[in-house]
Amino acid sequence: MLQFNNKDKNLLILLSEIATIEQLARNKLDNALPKDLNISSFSVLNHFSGSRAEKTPLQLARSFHVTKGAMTNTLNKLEKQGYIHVRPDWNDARKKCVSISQSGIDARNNAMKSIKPILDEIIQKTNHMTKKSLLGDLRNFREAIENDKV
Amino acid sequence: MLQFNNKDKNLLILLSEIATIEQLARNKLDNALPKDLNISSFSVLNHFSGSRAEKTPLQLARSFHVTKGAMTNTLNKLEKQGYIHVRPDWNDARKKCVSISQSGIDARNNAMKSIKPILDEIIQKTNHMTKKSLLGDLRNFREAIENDKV
DNA sequence: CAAAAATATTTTATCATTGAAATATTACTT
DNA sequence: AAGTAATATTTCAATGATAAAATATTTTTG
Repeated sequence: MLQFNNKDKNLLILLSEIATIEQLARNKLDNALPKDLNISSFSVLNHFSGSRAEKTPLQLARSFHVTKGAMTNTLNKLEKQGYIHVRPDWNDARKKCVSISQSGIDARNNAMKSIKPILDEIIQKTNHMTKKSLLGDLRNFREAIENDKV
Repeated sequence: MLQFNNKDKNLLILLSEIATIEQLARNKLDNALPKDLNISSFSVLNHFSGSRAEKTPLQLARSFHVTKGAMTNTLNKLEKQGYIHVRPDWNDARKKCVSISQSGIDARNNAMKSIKPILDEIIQKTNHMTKKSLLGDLRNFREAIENDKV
């Protein structure tokens, strides 16, 4: 058992802490969201709330670090619900262009309203923490993981 | 759009950062682990590496914030593989007692060996970060989420 | 002490994800 | 220009998780 040092063990602990938080947060949000919108769908809609610029399915899959098949699935549902517009890319028939619709914006805002109590509760309970440095650290950490092609 | 403040938005960003890291780390580790051991199974084995004390399935489910059904599933696989011992609780026939076996310990150590390169690479790439404060912050954050019964 | 409530585990149906293969289109190479 | 490689999307089978119901046992209650 001496082939593993404390750094390895601590990193595993850190990763498991992250996994736990992810699971807790996912369950909380999933339960609070309107039932026609799961986290994946909501995340895509929310992604478009900053900039409504069109994105291809592949770009979206990469943004969310999800497989292309998973994104196809999510986008199909969102399109059936009328929450996004999907059109061919006239310059490249392999591609599609995805954008949010007005009812998608409404659905996103409505979803935000339904999860707001949860967000506010977390904010209140973590008031003493410097969430700004936490976010910065997590971003650095994520970049360290995602930039290597092992 | 004025019903949401910056704190809400920043919290969502933070949660999505956590979800991204979780997904990246899970995929990396899953691919590196021996193919008879997924992350869930490995986590359970690893859990017993600190203390070999017996735990009930429910205790394990709660530790990992996973449903009881999911834990039943994981434990069934581990038992078939011979990596854990499962016995009835003689004082309460509803319960079972789970512990790790010697071959479970071996499997865990072997798994650790196979993911060590990934762990070390992450450690090296995040050398500049104070992972100690990150872990502390994440623990606080997790406790804030898990202690409320919304 | 019997009935009801609580607890522990398993089972079942459903769902979202993955990896890999299939399909279609475009870019590169010679 | 033809053939090959690269790119974008979809499909498919397998997997692992969830919520809720089913089963069995123990504890509480009236």
